Amino acid sequence: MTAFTIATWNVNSIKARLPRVVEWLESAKPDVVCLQELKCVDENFPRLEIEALGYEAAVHGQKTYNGVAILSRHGLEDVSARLPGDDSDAQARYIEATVKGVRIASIYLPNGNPIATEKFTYKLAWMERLKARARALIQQEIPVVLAGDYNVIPQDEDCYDPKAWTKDALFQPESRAAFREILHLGYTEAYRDRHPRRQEFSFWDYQGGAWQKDHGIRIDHLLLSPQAADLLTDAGIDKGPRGKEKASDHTPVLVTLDLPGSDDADA
DNA sequence: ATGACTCGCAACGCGAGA
Repeated sequence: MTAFTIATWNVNSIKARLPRVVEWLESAKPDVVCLQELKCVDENFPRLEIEALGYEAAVHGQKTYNGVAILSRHGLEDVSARLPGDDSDAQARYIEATVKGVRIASIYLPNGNPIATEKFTYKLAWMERLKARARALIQQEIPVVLAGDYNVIPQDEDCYDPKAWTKDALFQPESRAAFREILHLGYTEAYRDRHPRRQEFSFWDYQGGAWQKDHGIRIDHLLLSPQAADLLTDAGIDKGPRGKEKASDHTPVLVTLDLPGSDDADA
């Protein structure tokens, strides 16, 4: 059996964050990393710097906003960008690829604020499309990992102060119900499955000393199909990167799967 | 509280993020 780690990290600009990303890849050495909020077009993605660390990159970028990627130390097969269901949607928020037989998606789910606007409508519509895609993937009966910034606080305990978030799109009952609908298809949210009572966060606002006070929320998740959940041995949040200079406001969340097969990672 | 962040853009403030 082979330990296989998959991480998700909203980097808030790959250009601004490149030194942080490089040092983290060198130390954590994850097998696969799903990135969000690249904030650059494909041509400006720092492909050479990433490849120098032994990673292949599948990139779906956009100028200024959004942008997602999947990095892999073991190749990338059947890369597919864009979430099906709305050809008019030009926002770069979704990419899929297969690594070692695991179908992996990097997801940047819309924020949805303010809630009384079309932004929240777009968020919920996007979640409907994600649910449809999640259903199609689960019907394939293969290991699937849907990793990314969901912009959803699943439960009160995933927030330092629920009262402060009651008017926020990330905390709305509709957002949380849509997230649960995806889980109810048969997906396992890896961190909460492994740590039913632990309170840790994956995002801390830049403002108001939120990081220093641990005023965070948990919105970055990895959802596992039954065949992936069968392989799950660990899940965690690496708070290290959030404490560095020039940090992203998000920190990496990881899972470890025990893949069947050779111990030789590249065999 | 006279405070309170970070990014890209082509800008010399603004929109967006969460």
